[in-house]
Amino acid sequence: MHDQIRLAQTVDRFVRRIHVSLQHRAPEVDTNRVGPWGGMILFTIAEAQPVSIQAVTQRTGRDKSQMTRKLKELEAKGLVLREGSEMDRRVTLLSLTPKGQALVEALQSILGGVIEETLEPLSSAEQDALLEMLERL
Amino acid sequence: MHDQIRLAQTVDRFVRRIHVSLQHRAPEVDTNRVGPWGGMILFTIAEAQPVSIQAVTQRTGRDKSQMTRKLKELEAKGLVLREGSEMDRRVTLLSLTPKGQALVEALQSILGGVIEETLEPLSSAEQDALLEMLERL
DNA sequence: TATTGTTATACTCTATAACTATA
DNA sequence: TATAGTTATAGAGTATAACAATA
Repeated sequence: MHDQIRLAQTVDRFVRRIHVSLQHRAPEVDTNRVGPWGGMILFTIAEAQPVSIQAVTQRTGRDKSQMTRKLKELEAKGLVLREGSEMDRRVTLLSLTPKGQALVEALQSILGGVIEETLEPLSSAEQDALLEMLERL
Repeated sequence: MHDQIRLAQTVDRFVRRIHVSLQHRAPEVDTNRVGPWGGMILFTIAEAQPVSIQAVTQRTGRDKSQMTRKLKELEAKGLVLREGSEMDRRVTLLSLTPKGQALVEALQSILGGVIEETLEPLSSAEQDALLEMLERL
């Protein structure tokens, strides 16, 4: 079996484990039921708000049509604010409401804990190396 | 932003990129349209055939009810064979048909290529280290 | 009583293409 | 002509619980 295939399988399993762990813990906090993918969007907005829909779409690597729908949901739940850009009137800028900000922090704390546990078999230096490598990809 | 969150985002993006690349190249080979998840099941069977449904479910980290449906599809397409175990009559053993085997090899070659490209920014030693770390998790 | 596998159902996420509006 | 965003629709993947057969 090629190394590349093993890598694909281990990464898939890794993601899966995190996903399942989150599913068990996130509900306590995620009362709005944004889901893991909704969480990812909120994180991405939090990083660089105000940010255009286009930028969030690119950073998360998803499709813009999905973004529209999910954002509509996040907006309806009072987590995200849209406002038109004055520079380019095609652009919509996104930012978090205080409620959205609080949710991001709560979700990050849970996700952080899950990742920390999952990475436990690695030394701290290895964890740093892993992150550095992934960021280079 | 915590390192853990950055890790989650980079891993998510990494998986996403591979997924998208595959989607563009796999159709040439995946005439049965098993999809990435169907491919993962086939790979897992290929590794250890004949293998019980339960074992494949565990190794892929998915749910058994999903397995049932996907296996039914793979069987209908003539890629997978089921046969009852003689040791334990609750157990169903899975193996690949020649057609399934050929598909696995074709898909692996494509996936291998995609992963290789994606990992290009890393040195060969780093790639080995990455795989080794992931396997330890 | 526990385990293997199946069925049913509802839900989330994804892909594609056609569309509007601004630039 | 190109880009930002929306809409519509179909399909793939997932979670949950209830169930039958075997151990």
